[in-house]
Amino acid sequence: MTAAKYADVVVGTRSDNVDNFFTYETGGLEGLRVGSKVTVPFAQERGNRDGYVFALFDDLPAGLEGKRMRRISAVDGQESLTEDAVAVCVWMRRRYFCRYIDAARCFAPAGKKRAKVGGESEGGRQDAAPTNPVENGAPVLTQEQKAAVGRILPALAEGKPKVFLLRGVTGSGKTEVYLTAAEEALRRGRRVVMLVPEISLTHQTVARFLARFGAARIAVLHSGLTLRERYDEWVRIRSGGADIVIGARSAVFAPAENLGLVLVDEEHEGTYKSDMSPKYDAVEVAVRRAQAAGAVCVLGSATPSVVSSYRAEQGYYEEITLTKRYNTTPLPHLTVVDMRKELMRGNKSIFSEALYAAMLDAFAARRQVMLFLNRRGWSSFVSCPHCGYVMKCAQCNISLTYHKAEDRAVCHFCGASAAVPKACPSCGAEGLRFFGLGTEQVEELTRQAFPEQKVARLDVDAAKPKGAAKKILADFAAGKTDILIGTQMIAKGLDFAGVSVVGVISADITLNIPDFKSPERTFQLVTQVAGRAGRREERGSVFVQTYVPEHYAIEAARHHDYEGFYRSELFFRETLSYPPYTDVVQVTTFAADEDVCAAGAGEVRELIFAALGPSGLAREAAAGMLGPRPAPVAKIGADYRWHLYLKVPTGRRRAYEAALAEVKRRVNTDAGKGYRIMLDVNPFSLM
DNA sequence: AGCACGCCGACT
DNA sequence: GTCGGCGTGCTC
Repeated sequence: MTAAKYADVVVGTRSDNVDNFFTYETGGLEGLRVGSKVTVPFAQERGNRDGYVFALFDDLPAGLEGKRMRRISAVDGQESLTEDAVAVCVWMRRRYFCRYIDAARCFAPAGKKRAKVGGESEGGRQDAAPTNPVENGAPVLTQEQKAAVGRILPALAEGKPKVFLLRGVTGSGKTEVYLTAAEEALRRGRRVVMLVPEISLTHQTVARFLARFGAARIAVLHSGLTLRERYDEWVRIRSGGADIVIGARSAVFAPAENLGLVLVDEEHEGTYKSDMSPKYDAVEVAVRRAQAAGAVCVLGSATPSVVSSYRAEQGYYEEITLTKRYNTTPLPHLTVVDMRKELMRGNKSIFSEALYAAMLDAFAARRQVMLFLNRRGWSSFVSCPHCGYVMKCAQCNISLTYHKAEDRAVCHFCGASAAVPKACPSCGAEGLRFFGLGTEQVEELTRQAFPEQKVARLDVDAAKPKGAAKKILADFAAGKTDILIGTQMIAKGLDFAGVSVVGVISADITLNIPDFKSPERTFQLVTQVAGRAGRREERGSVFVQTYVPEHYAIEAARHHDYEGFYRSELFFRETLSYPPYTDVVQVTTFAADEDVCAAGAGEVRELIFAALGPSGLAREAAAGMLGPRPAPVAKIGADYRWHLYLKVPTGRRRAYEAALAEVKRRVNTDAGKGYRIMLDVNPFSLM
């Protein structure tokens, strides 16, 4: 019997207008709890609607006495949310400008309910990964690992929420710390959720969890699951059939009851940001969820995001650092090559003398080489040498990348492509030329420079055929290829024993993207790439080629100096009012009519000022506003889109949140306006 | 007075 | 989103 007489229910509707609690009588329904999925009568409708219980209570609050009170029809015990999820939903609604029900649906099972198929979880792929030596069945921890564990375990014992930022250089043994913490959480009867950037690139980590805890109690949520399997796994986790859940960002919503530990591996990764509405950041959600569940959260990375480090510095997170590589292999020797000097010396190839020589040495010693370039395709732009015309995407106004394999110029933003014309559309001169490097071209030039070596390339294009990526990686791991060329796809988490030389063909590509996160991404990428070299007994060497060797992101990466990078970057973020000092809110206005869209974006700007009130906030908002301007992909489907960016100082978050939520509600529920808006807090990119 | 139409606002 | 209520204004 449910003791409480009334329940606040979030009812599943589609309208932005319906986003509040509706109070129902419980009627003493069996098994009703906060989080319960229920069906309720609603408005004048015949059928029932689904909803979730967000609160239970006995005393009717003021304002509801006279109202007609209806009764919950039924409870669905199987699909109820955990109680901590409900608290997170309330927070998500405010943070991401979504409705209660949208947040609740993040936690709800995906896929369809059907008879159980008895699907077993994927078995352990036993890739060799660096592990601690085992003595008497227990792994031997290093001093640093012991110290880290020594701070995390007491927090688990305390049972109060706490966030750790675990900064550990590549190979310092973060995974062993995760494993030990997970063991302790399980020992205390609590469950574990571990987030990884991409399950397909994390086999080694997953394998170690499977090896340590056995497959039976682990749920690995990967993209290969069918909707039905997904549903079955959800139910299994919900009913306590799994103690450990491992998955990509959406696993943060896993229905693990009695959650005691949330691990976020490679917390700096951009993949934690959702690209679908609600556009949540799984790292933020993980922290909130841990807080709601009284759990410990560990954010791990070799190069934590500037935002997370700042939180640690402010005392919100406790920072733990692992500075020593596990097997005492020194960090690779990192050489920054000034490509301006190479050019002056008459070297026009993509290989600096130093990198070329190191590659020859590596092959002589029967070692392998990895080459990075963060741009796929053949060339970065197609241009007319006579008049300077550059082929651009008609929609996005971005220069097109030439892909030799398809012989087309492709927009990497929207995917549209065009044939390269014989004559320049601007001046009519024949012979458009290809400028800038892409991985396709690096591949060809590498084959020419090293005709004796076997060369493979792995990027989104090469990975397209089913199973191709796996084969390319397997061949490289088996030593069937000598040189692996790729985009950042091959920078993450992959560990090849035979690699002694890593070359970054041009670090400038990421650096030159006009986004405030470019230096951070460059530092992370170079550091990560460096970690690919010499992870075993020998010291590897890394060559970073650039035209701006003096840039602080490159300088810091060269010295493996996270602190130095963080300090410099923080200074710029503060000067320019970017995160962590602000949240950047992207406001997208969209409408079927181009003029309505443009006018709407302007109106939204004014509505925001009005909603912020007559205080100084509106003035401050005006100073921190970029746009409105047409979005890079100005039209998606039938809708035109305009962007507007607002920098929200962290201290004024609440006031802005209220104002923006009000503007969103007003605009999106007024059909007469002819346009709608969408809000994205700290979007992945400002494009 | 009777009725069609469209907008407004509530939905517990 | 969806439906009923109700105000407006036209017609008999």
